[in-house]
Amino acid sequence: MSIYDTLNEQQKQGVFTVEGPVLLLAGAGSGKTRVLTHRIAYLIEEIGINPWNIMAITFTNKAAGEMKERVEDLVGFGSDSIWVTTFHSTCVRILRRFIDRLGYDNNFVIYDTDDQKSLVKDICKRLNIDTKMFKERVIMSAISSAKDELILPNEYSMGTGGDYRKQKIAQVYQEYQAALKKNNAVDFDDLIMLTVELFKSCPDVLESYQNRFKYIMVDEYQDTNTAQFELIRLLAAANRNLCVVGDDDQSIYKFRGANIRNILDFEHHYPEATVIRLEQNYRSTQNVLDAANAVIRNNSRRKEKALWTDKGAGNRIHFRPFENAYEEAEFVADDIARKQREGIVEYGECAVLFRTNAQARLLEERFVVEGIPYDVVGGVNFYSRREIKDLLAYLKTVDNGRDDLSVKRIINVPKRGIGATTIAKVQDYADMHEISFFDALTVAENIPGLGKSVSKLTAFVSMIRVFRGKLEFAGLEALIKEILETTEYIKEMDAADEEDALARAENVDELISKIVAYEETHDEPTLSEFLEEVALVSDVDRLEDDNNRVLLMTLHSAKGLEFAHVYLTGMEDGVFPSYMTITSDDTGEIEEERRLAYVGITRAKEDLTLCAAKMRMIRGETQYNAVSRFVKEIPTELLDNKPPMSRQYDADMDTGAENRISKYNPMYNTMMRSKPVATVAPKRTAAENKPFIASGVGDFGKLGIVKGAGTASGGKPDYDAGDRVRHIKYGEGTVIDLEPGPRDYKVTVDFDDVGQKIMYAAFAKLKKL
DNA sequence: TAGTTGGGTTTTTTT
DNA sequence: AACCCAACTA
Repeated sequence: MSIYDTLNEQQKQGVFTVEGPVLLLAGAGSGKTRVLTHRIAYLIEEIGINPWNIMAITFTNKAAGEMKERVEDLVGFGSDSIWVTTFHSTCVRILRRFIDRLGYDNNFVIYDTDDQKSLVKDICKRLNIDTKMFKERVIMSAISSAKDELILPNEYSMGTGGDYRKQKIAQVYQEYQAALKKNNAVDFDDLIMLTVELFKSCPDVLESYQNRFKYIMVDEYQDTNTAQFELIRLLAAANRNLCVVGDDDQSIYKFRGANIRNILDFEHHYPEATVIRLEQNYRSTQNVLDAANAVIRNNSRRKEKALWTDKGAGNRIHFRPFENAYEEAEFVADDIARKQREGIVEYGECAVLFRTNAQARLLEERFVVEGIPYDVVGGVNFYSRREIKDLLAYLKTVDNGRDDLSVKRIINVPKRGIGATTIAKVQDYADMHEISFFDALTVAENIPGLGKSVSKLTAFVSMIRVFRGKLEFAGLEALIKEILETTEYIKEMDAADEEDALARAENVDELISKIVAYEETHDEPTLSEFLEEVALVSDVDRLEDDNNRVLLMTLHSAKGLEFAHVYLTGMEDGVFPSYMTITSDDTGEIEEERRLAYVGITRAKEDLTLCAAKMRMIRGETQYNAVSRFVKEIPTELLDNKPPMSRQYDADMDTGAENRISKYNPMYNTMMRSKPVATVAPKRTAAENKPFIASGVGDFGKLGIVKGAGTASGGKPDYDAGDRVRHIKYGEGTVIDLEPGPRDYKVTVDFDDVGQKIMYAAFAKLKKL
């Protein structure tokens, strides 16, 4: 009995074919991670390859972490020295050693999207480019695409032809790249592009990595862009032991440069490649698979696959249309609560998916009201929050004064009376003398026209110097605490008040915990390394699956995950597929959306529910949308409820786009001004909503346990009517009513800020004041 | 210089 | 609806 016995024939072939290029076409849920991990084990234990010679590349830290863990379980020791990382961290590691060959300092900083934007903005100002006509967004994405395609500024300039806009973008690109270098900074795209550049200009470096990485595996290959393709091609060129795993049907990242041709043309690039198809699905029921297959079949450019399962048909797909998005949210929350109550499924096995992050809000509100534990994945990245970015800017300034952007971000945060004019004068001086902004600050007394501001600037510089000393002699944790104390950052935050000051303070605490955790887990912790780790994490990375909460996330975030019960919400033309893709002339865009639908459907193991709302508020506009074409692509016999075909539901919006109600639509006047009763869904307060108990579910029965809340239910809370309490989200309020329910105490609270809410005591986690 | 207000603007997705 | 930015006021 060996670890390979449990694999099916195709999986075995994938594991045992270790020489030469291999294309593993792995359908959703076909066990590709199992193949990869077993393959690594096989290489080490059966072929005797040194773990040091193996590299496995993924896209997310989470995927890398999981793979590392699973490899560790399979091979006894030696797994530490396998490179299992993401593209971006691989490149950072390489560049940290060799980027000086390209004229950067090895302690470069990594710019995120915000940083890029302010840089582009600066440059536009300098070049007299009107950002009303040339939006930063557009310029940034043009630059990003160029980098994904390995087009350097010079080449870009040459390719502009007579196109005025392109010429302008080329100018900005040129300046932008120069500014990055001057700030000793790189952006996300640079990480890949510069590594390729390094390999091409320094054959000795490339060779050393080729000698090291004799066996290379790439996960989610359908998501690679041209630069990543080239990187892998170079690394694998010497040994050609390259195994790529992917599913062209799950390619959903075209917007960030993913080139689906990379996987479609693999056999063209590597004619000797072995192609293996993993078609047995171990995840979903036949009905779920049939639905997924029925949808994806409508795409033209794809490799035919026939996913099958030996699981039974399972439940039919539920389709639930609603009048508006409120009802949709209510249904999803009620349905999950019901299933949990009846012991059908636990919260942690449910996921609610949607196209855009904005859709989370309504669902979230409803989950709070009903006291269902949930987590929203994604949205604003932890490290993109203002307070975190501020503190990171302090850390970056302490670490590397060459990063002008960070210095400028914090020089007047909290307020020190250093204004725009002063900053401009310092910048002029820095430009003139070709020194960094921070270095200019250190000689502020030489800068003409600053007047009284000089003392403020020198005070700032000495503060940073004190911080540097602190770091050197007392470490990271001491540094961040010193920064917080000296700047009185928290106090300034409170002074600026807002109800989210508390949440921000919590974020700051979380950052401190991360710093402490980092220091504890590393033998030689450095500030630079910490900043680097922090720059490359996403929200999905920190997903923990042991806390039994319903997960709310976008379809993109859900890729690679699976859940027993899945709800796809907002299944409407104009929402999903999105309005942009419907109106685009590029038919490839709708195919990408369809792949996204395929990804969503195939997340479900047992049960899938599709929801649609006839009416929904988007960006402050009420829209009427037809049921998503993707729902209609599913054969009705797989559904328990037909998509409505009646004129009433479909007539005024069958094709969606031209019938949406908007200010730009000729229908706007008649439809909006006359305000048909149903058009404006009033924002309902919790108190107006039916209490959860009355939603027609009947007896809550005997299940006395509130799963996953972590709090025992049934006990009487320590507060009573009339008491003042605090809720983590709603703040302070007065308890109006506390009544025992069949399962748990139901508490009504009148919050000072948000009004009355009814919730279950076990979930509300109210603190008596 | 700092704080406020009003206007204009929102590809959806993220390493 | 929400956010960002520029212009304005104190």
